[in-house]
Amino acid sequence: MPELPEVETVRRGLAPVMEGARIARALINRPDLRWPFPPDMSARLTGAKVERLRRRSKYLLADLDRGESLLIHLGMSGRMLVSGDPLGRFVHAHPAAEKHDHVVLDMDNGARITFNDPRRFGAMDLLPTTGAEAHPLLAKLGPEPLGNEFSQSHLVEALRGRNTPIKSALLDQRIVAGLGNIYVCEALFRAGIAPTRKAGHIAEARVAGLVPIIRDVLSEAIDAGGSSLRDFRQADGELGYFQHSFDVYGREGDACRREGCNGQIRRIVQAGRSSFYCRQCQR
DNA sequence: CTTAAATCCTGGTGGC
DNA sequence: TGCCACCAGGATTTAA
Repeated sequence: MPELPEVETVRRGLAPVMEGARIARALINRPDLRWPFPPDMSARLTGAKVERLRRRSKYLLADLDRGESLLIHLGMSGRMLVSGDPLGRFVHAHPAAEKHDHVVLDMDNGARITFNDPRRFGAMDLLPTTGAEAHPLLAKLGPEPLGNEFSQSHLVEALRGRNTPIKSALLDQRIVAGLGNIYVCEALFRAGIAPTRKAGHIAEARVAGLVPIIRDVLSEAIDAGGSSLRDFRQADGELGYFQHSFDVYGREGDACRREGCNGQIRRIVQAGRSSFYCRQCQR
């Protein structure tokens, strides 16, 4: 499921074919995803030039030359497929339309971008480019984990006094934006912190240590091209491979990978989500 | 205020 | 072979 690294991978795949190109045709196949599309979305997109494709947390923002930006969220099963790209890097001819192809953007450079999302937890909206950060979906987001605002002091202060498990706190997008279930599990493993530990009861030095670990986990995943668990695919339609290097996620019952540890990975459920961890290594 | 639980959705899986 | 229960989970909404 697309977390920050996967969304960044999609952005990097889409940017070369979208930036500087105009949307020649916008096909909207249904009235909504998770929420209704904005009024006249097709008309507001048609003819617009994409100046820049940005990312904020797990959201993509395509800045148009009309003062509006297209916000895109992949939800948990959303995919962006590119075909017919004039740069010749992606898949060649346009494939036949598939079930759950909800939005199709034909660019004036010949590229076609298809948004496919079986579970429809994704979203699209149009918002003013100026002040985009005030959009309801963006306004309460915490700092970017790979940016300077995500500091050790920020995390320590954000978790102080919190009675919720550290696992849930790191999934809270107001504390840090972009982490999902996979990378929270992986970061806690590397930090040696049990997911059940109350966020406000962890020694400050250990909390501070989470900051560079979170950065490393996300950076490595981006470098690996994002993961491709289940139905997620990279923007170019190829499956990724980062899932092979998870230490704990999805490894219930398997041996802990830490050298010298003979523990096995456990799965517990917190707030309705699976947490994977090693009881020997994480306290 | 904080925290927990319910909600949305479809495809895949396992049990019988 | 089919039917059904269950699970995956990001972000919001509702409840406590």
